[in-house]
Amino acid sequence: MKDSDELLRWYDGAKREMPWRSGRDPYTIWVSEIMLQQTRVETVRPYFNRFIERFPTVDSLAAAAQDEVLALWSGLGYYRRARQLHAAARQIVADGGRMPSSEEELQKLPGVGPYTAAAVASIAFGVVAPVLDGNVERVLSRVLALEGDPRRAATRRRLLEAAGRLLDPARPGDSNQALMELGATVCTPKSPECGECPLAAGCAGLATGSPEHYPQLPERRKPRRQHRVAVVVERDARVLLIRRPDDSELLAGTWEFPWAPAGKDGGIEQSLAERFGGNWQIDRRLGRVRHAITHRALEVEVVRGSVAGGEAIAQGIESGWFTAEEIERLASSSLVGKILRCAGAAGTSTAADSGSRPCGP
DNA sequence: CATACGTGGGC
DNA sequence: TGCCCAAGTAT
Repeated sequence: MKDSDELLRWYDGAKREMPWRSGRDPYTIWVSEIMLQQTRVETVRPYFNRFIERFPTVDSLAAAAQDEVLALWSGLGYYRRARQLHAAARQIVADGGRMPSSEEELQKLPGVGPYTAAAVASIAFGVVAPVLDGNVERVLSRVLALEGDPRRAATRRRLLEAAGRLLDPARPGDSNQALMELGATVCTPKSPECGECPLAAGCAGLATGSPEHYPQLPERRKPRRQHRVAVVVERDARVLLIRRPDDSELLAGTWEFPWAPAGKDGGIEQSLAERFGGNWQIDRRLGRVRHAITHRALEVEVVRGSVAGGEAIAQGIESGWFTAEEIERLASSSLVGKILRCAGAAGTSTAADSGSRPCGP
C-alpha cells in the first residue's frame, strides 16, 4: 500500500474532533487556520467557538469594531493576527464578499502566508496544494533523515516536494491534515510513538535509531527581561487604561495600564508624567505580576496611583476610564485582566487588601 | 535571512 | 524554576 494511503487510513481512524472540522465553510476554516498559527489545538478550541458564535460570517466580522475583535482574541497572543484577520475580512467584503479560493489569491490577504494559503485552499476548496508547517517539517525531516537546519529555503523546497508526494489528489485537505495530525499526536518533538506511525516502515530517521535527532533546529536566543511598574488608577469604580498605537511593535491596538520602566530611583512618577502628562501620585502597596513573553519577559510591579490635574493625559495618547465589566468585554490584553485581579480594583476581586503580597501566576 | 511577535502547558 | 515547544507571518 502506498504511503499516502496508509496515512489517510490512519487519519480516518485517529483524527481528533475539532469544531472547525464539522463543515467546509471557507470563512470558518480560514479563521481556524489563523488561530492555529503557532498555537495548540486545545488552546484554540474555546476561542474559536466564541469567535464564530459572535462572527459567524465574513460580513459580520467586517462590520465589527476592531476593539471587539481584539477583545475576543484577548489571551490568545500574537494580536497582529486578529487585526490582520479583521482587515482581510473588510477587504474581502469590499471586493464582493466571496472568499478567495486559490493559493495565489489567498496569499494576498494580510496575515495569510504560504502555509495558510495552502491549508485553506486544500481543506476548503479541494485544491491539491501541500502544506509545510512545524508538524510536517518535523515528520518529513525524520522520514527523510534530513540533516541541517530545515528552515533554510533549499531544505524547505525538498520538504515541500516530499509533502506533495504524500498528497492524495482526491483528498488533499485530509492528506494535509493527516500529516499535521500525525506530527501533533504521534511524531511528537520528544518521545515519538513510532509504533503507532503509518509511515514507520519507510522512515529513514527511525532506521537510524534516534528519530528525535531530527529536525535539527537552530538554538533560540534567550529572552531579555524588562522590569516595569504598572499603575492602577481607580476613580468612581473605574480604572484608567491607555491604548497602544496600532503601529506599536508590541501588543498593538490593545489596552493596558499606564506603566513606566522600573529601577530609576524615585523616577516612576516623573516617567509617567513624561509619557502621559499630569501629576502622578503613587501609593506603593500592591504586588507583582510576572508576564512572560517568548522573547521578552516582563516583571510587572503593580502599584496604586492617582492622577492630579483632572484628565491630564497627554494629547495624542488614547486613554479612557473603564469599569470592570467594560474591561471584561473590551480590554484586549490578558495582562490587563491579570493586573486587575492582582490589584483588586473596580470590584473585580476580594484581594483588595492584598498589601504587598506578590500576586500573579 | 534573522528576528520579533504572546501565551500556556509539559517536563 | 527554567527551558522547550506549538496548524507562521511580516519585516
